[in-house]
Amino acid sequence: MSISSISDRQFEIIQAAGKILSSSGVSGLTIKNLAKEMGFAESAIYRHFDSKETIVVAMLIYLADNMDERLGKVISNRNTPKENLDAIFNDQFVFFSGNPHFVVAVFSDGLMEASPKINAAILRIMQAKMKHLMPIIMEGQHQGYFTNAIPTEELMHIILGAFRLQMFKWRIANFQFDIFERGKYLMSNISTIIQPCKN
Amino acid sequence: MSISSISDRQFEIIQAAGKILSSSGVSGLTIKNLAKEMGFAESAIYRHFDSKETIVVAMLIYLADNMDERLGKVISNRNTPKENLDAIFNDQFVFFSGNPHFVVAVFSDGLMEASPKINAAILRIMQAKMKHLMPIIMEGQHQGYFTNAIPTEELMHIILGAFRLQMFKWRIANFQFDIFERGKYLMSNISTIIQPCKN
DNA sequence: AAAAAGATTGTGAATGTTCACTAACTAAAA
DNA sequence: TTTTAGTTAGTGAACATTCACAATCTTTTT
Repeated sequence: MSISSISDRQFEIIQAAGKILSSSGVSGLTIKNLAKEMGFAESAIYRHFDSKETIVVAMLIYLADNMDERLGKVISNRNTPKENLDAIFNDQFVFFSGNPHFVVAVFSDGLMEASPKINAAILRIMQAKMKHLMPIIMEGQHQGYFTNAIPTEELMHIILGAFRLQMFKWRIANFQFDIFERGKYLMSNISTIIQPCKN
Repeated sequence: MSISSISDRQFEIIQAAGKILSSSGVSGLTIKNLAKEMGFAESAIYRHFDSKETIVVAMLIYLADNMDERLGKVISNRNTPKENLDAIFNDQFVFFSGNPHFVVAVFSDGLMEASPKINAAILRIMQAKMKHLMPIIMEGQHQGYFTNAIPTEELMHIILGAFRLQMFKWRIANFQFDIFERGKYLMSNISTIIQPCKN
């Protein structure tokens, strides 16, 4: 379930898999390419993983654990909900900025189709993010920082949708623009729009 | 470029391709499955299309033309921007409700990886939609129906992001809920949130 | 109107390529 | 000496695509 049980070589392999994902997409992620990237013969990969599926799942579990941990650290109840929301997305943009391959992994349905286990792993990542996001938005609504005009889930849907679309645009632009700067700008606009009206 | 040059059989084939896409995803769309769906031998497919790629491209061009036409009809300058925005999304939800396979085609990066031509075709669909959306949002901002607190592009980004995420959720739920009802609800919440504050 | 010629649209078998994965072997480390 | 981590050389299955051929429909010629 967690990362603890992963060897150094296994970690190298899932990183190589990530590198391939970001450069060649899901269809480029083959055992052959993975072995080439590692400087191995293909069969050597199977010394470390039972199947291609377990490689992808290991990668996604690593991401989920990592994200969960980072988001937990970044949120503080000394901050206002607004600051926490900013912190979450700042963290996300910094992370994906340094690990663009995970964008392909998470926001790719090519992977999701591959197997039910992979599907489940991707959904868990989404849920991990929502787990952290939800209470902050709710708190922000209660304290009057965010609008109460629509339900919490809907506010989250709109925020997440804007985030995902931004990631999509970054990906089809081949990661060519600065997602961190663009992300800051997006967040400022989202902040503006979810502000309650002062009547 | 346009649909005019498509034969009846070609139309049947792209419809069969769509059916397969919605039931089995991008990875299920093989010539073998396509031939089975048509009641053909595999080779017969090649009487009507040069390659698998041209089938997908034909399908996307059909969708782009169709969407462009429908959106053009649905928008009227007798309506308020709010009504037009509603009309656009109403139309989209009705259409995708009756043609769920196009959701897979358009919102799938599995397809986008396949070839530059397919990639370009999908981007054209997105641009067609934005072409209709942009002036309405802009008009709404000028007339004070939508908030001026953030730029038009950003408002569009947020609206499109929410729409796309809704489609994604519908797809991973295997089209099991009523996207039309859910879409109406989403639109009412978006309307609420893009309203300008009355100070 | 009948026959010949040609085009259209299908079939079945086969092509070469790529894929994930496996078996048997080998060298070095523990 | 046994375990570990790599190699070479395969496997069968799936894939898009092609080819020689046949039946049917359409057009042209007689």
